[in-house]
Amino acid sequence: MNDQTDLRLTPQRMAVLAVLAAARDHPTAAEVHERVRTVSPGIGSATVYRTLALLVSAGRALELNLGDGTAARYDANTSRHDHVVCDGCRRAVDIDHPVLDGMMAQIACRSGFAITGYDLRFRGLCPDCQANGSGPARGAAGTGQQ
Amino acid sequence: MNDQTDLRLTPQRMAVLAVLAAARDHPTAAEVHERVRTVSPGIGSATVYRTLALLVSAGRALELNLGDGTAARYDANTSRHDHVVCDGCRRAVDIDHPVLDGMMAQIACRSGFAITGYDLRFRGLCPDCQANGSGPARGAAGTGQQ
DNA sequence: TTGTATGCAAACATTTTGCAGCGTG
DNA sequence: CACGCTGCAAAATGTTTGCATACAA
Repeated sequence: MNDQTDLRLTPQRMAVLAVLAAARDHPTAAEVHERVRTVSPGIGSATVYRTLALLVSAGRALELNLGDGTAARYDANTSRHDHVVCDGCRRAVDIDHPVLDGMMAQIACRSGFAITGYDLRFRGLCPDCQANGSGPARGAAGTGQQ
Repeated sequence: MNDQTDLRLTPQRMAVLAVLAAARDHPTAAEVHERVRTVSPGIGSATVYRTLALLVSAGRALELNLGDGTAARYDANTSRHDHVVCDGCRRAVDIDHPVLDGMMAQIACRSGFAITGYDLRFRGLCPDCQANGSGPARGAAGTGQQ
């Protein structure tokens, strides 16, 4: 719950942070674990989960759900941005943000909520999957609203 | 995978659909099960899950993830709309949609994706939680991006 | 030494699957 | 009779927790 607080950087935590910073995809906790293991072979999954939660609450990482009900993913890009998720290969690409701030005020006014932020995710087919003509993989149809 | 197809309406399925239609909140599968049980006492959770998946793929319900990594929620309002989620009580309120369609074209152009849709979720505090001064409950801080 | 971090394994929660039985066309 | 739907229980996932040990200040 501390924010931007300095946290103790143990070897394991540094390794997790490094993996996250080096990743240009959006790895799940299990993938982070797998990658960290190559550097810090003995690390346990609980440590990875604990560390990821720590990084998230320290504002050093973002946790994302890609819409399918599967594992949470992590993103070292902590600046405000949104994602496009491919229905074919489940790949997520960062997009630099469109301006919804005016809309936030509008929604706040109409709903009575004090709006603090929003999460926006686009769905579609990436260029590769368009080329391969691969339809949505797995039970992706109809699923995935928010 | 069938869309808008007529599906066989067994008593259990009707019960699930009725519960969903009557709910003005966004119940989890477990909550749906609980409510359906009052009408159809012997129903098993597997049937509820199977039925919900069926309704979703038939376009008669929407599956939503509220951003916390917890259970999926279901919404009988199948028209395009978005949500505001309260960081305090986790309640989700429907909002009739803002127009992002122009933005979809823009994103499609810049990303190369064939955009088919988007999910938008606002975060904030509902009027009740603002009044109660209740801060975000549970580990909601920092979590919840998409 | 005192507190925190780690690793392991077990616990948990949610969802899916296997399978036998039932009901209906 | 054939087939799909149901209920139960077990499996599969993804994540968290308890606890003893290992570190570090």
